[in-house]
Amino acid sequence: MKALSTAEIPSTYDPRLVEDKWYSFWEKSGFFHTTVNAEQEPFSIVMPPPNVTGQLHMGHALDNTLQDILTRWKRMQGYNALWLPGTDHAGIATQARVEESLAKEGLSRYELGREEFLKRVWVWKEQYGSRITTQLRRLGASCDWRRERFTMDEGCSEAVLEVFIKLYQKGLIYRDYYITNWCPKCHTTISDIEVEHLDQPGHFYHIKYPFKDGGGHVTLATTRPETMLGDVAVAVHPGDERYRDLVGKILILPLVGREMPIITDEYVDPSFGTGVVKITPAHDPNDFEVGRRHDLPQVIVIDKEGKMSEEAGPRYQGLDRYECRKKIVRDLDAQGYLLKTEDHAHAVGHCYRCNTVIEPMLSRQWFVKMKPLAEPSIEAVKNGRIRFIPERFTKIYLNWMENIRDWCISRQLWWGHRIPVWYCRDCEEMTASKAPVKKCARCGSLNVEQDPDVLDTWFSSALWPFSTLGWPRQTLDLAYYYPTTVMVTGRDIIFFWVARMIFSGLAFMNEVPFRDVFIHGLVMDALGRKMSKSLGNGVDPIDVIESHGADSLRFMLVTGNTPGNDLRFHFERLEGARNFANKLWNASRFTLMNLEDFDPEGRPGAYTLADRWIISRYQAVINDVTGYLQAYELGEAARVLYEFIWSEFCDWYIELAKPRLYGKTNQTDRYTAQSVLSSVLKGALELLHPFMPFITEEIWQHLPGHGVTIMRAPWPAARGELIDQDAEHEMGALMDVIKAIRHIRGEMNVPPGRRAEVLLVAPDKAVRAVLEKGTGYIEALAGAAIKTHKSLEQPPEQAAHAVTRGVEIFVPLKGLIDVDKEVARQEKELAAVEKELARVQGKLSNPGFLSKAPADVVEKEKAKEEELSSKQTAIKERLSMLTGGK
RNA sequence: GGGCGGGUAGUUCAGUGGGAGAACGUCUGCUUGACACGCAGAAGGUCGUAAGUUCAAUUCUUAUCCCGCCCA
Repeated sequence: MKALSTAEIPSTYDPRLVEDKWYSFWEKSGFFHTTVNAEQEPFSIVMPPPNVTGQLHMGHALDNTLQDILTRWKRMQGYNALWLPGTDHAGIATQARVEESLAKEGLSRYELGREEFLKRVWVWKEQYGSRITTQLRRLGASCDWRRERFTMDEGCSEAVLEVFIKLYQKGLIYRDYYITNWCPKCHTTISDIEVEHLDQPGHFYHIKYPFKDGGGHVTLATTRPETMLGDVAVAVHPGDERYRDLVGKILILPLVGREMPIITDEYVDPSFGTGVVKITPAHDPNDFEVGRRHDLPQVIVIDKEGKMSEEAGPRYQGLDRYECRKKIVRDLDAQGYLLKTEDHAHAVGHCYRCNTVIEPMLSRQWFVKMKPLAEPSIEAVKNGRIRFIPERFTKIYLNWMENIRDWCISRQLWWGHRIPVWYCRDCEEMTASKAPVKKCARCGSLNVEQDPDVLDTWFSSALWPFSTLGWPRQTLDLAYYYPTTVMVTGRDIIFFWVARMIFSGLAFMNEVPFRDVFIHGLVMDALGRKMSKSLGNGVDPIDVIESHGADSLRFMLVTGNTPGNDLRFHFERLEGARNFANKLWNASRFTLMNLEDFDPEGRPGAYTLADRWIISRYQAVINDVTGYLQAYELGEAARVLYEFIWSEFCDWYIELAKPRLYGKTNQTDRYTAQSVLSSVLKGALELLHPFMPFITEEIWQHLPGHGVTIMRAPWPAARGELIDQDAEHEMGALMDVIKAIRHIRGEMNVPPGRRAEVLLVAPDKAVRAVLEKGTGYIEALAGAAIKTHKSLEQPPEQAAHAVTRGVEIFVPLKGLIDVDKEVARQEKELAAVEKELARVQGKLSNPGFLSKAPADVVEKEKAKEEELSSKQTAIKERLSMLTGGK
C-alpha cells in the first residue's frame, strides 16, 4: 500500500484521503488476526457486543477507542494481542424494532405467528447486522474480524443451553410465582436492574378504612389508590402502641366491601405517614412479601395491558390504570372516605427500554438463585484476582453483589434463546433438556410443549468471554486467551454485565473472565445531559468521522478525561484534536520536504545541543507515555504526546533545525539535523499510533527506514544513556532568554522585521559559555543580534531590561523607550519578585521547616532564594539608574 | 434514607503534601521559505465554605453547602 507521494502532500490534512485506504490495507493483510502461539505472551480483550441492529453512538466510540488503544499498544509491545469482536441479539430492542416495522404493514407478531415472525427478525438482522461493524471499522478498530461472533450464533447458543441445563441440574434455576416488573408496553417482564427509578410528582391520598363492627376507622395514605381494589389486609408495626388494641380487628374495604384484618409486620415503618399500610400482595413487591408471611390471598386487579381486570369489579374493569385512579379518587371523595390529598414526589419505576411506568405484577417466571453464585464473585474481587480501574468501582460492585437478589431470566418475547424446558400437558412433568423433548419422560405422553418464553439477553452476554472462545468445547483458544486481560466497559453496565460475567466465568470456567475491569464514564452532550433520542441531543460519531476524521474523534474522546468520569462532547475540543492532527501533518510535511536527499545509510555527525535536548526529551516521553498506558491513564498519555509534539518538537526543535537545513554550508550538520528530525518524528508517530492510527500510518510510510506497517512496529524503548540532564538544563536556560527577549519585543512593540541588538550580561563563566554556544539559537528564534558580556561598565540607559536565571538582558531601543513606562514595568516585576521572595524567606526562617522538611526541598528553597534575591538586586539597580537615583 | 462522583482561569477540564496547568475564548502584534486548523506575546484563579492534622494543605481528615449519578 502506497502513501501519498511527497509532492502531493497537501498543506491541510484530509483524513478522507487516508483513513479508508489504510483500514482496508490492514484488514486485508490480516494484521488484526492472531492465533494461538505458545512462544508469545497473550493479551486479550473481548469487545462488549453492541446491538446487532443498532448503530454506533458516542458511547460505543469511546468504549472501542479505549480498547483499540490498549490493543494496538500491546500488539506493538510484542504481545499476541487478540481483540475479539461481536454483536448482541438485544432481545427487547430488536424485537420492538421489527414489530414497529410490521405495524407499518398493519401486522402484529401474533397475526404472523412465532415461526414466521422469527424469520422476519433474522431477515432484519441480515439487513442491518453489518451496519455497526462497518461503523466500527471506520473508527479504526483493530479487532480480529475473522473471529466475529454473535450471541445467537451456533456456538453461543450451545453455551447458553449448556449453562441453563447445568444450573437447572444444580438447582440454581427455578420457576416460581413472584412479583416481577411488568412492562405493559413491551409486554414482558424485566429484571430489577432494568427498572429505572425516576422521581415524579404525585399525590398522597389519605383514605379512611372503617371498622366492620361499630364506628370508627383507621387512616392510611397511598400514592396508588387504584391498587386498593386488590387490598387484602392493613398492617401496622408490632411495636406501635397507637394501634395495639386494633390488631386483629376487621375492616371493610371502601368501594369494594371486602372484609380484611389488621395485621402486624416488621416491614411497616411506624414513623412514616400514619403508620398504617394497606397490603396489596399482587401489585407491590413489599406487600407481596408481607402477604407470603401472613398467608394472605393475592387479588390481581391490573392486567398485562395495564388495565383493570375483572377482579377489579364491573365499575372499574377495562379502565386504564390511571383512568381508574381518577375514578377511584372521585368515588372515595363522593362517599366521604377521602380525607385529604397532598402533593408528594416519589420514585416511580420505568422501563429502561420504552420508558413506560412499570407495573409490579404477579406472574410465573424463571429465576437464577444468586446467593451461591455471588459468594465466589465477591471473593474474586476481594482477594484481587479481579481489579477494578478506577478502584472506587470495587465498592459499588461489592455492595451490589452482597445484597444480590435472584435474577429473573425469563422474558415474554420471541426473539432470543428459548427456554429449554418442556411441559407435559398430561402429567405436568417438567423436563429441561438441550435436545428438543418430544415425549414426556414420566408418562410417555406426546402431548408436550416447550416453554414459550426466551431468556434475558444478558444471560447469553454473561457467557461472552468464554463462549466466544469456543466454550463449551475445550479449545486451544480458550486455554490460551482465557482469562482475558482486561474488560473495557461503561459504568452503566457494571451490574447488567460485568457482575454476571464474573459469576458465570467462575461457575463454568472455574476462573475469572478477566483480570482488570477498566471502567469509563458516559459521553454527555455539551450541557452535561445524557445523549438520548428523545432529547435529540446525540452526536453521530459517523458524522464526526466524516467531517473531522476518526483520529480527531478518538483523540478528543481520550484527552482531558480521567478513568471512570463522564465526558462532555464539546465541538471545540474536537476542533482542537483536528488542529493537532493538522499540526502533526505539517511538521511531517516539513520534515519530508527536507528529507528528499536523505541517505538512511549515512552516519550523522556530532549532535548539537538542540539534538541532544530533543533526543533526551523523547526518551522521557517514551517513559511517560508507556507508564501512563500501563496505569490506564490514557488521557495523560495523550496529553504528554500532544505537548511533546506541538510545544517541543514543532515550536522549538523544528525552528532550531531550520537554519541547519536551509543553509547548505555544512552538509554533515545538515545531515545530522535530517537524521534527528526523522528519527524523533518516527518515534513520536509510533507512540501516537494507538491513539491516532490513520494519520500516523500515512506519515510513517514516508519516513526512512519504515517497515510494512506501523501497527507492527516495535513499541519505542527509552535508552537511559540518551537522557541528557545537561542538555535539558542548558536548553532550558536558552529558552528562558529567548522568551524574555520576545516578551520585551512584544511589550515594546518592536516590529517583527527589525533585528534587535541585545546585550546579555552573565558574570558566571559557565552561564556565559552556554550563552555563547547558544548565540545562534537566540539570534534565530528571538530575531536578535547578540553580544555577551561578563559585565557592563555603563549599561545603556535607553534599553528595556529583564533578568532570567543568572542572565541580565538589555534591549537597547534608542528613542523608543518611554522611561515612565519602563519604570512602571520594572516596578511591577520587582513587586512580583519581592512577594515571592518574602514567601521563600518566610519558609527558610521557620525552624520547623529547616529541621523537618526533607533536605532536597530545603535546598530547592535556598536556591530559589538566591535566584530571586539576585533578580531583586538587578531590578533595583536598573530602576535606580532609570530614575537617576531619585 | 444510604453510597459514589464533582465543585480549580470567562468556559470545559487536567493535576499535585513543598513554586497553580492545558485547551477554547479574550486582548496585542504578525502573508517569519511546515502549518491562519498557524506564529509570537499578554491578561485572567483567596483551587466551594469552615475547622483540624502537618514545619508546610488546593492536595490528607472532619463538618457543611451546591450540582450530578447509583442504590433503597
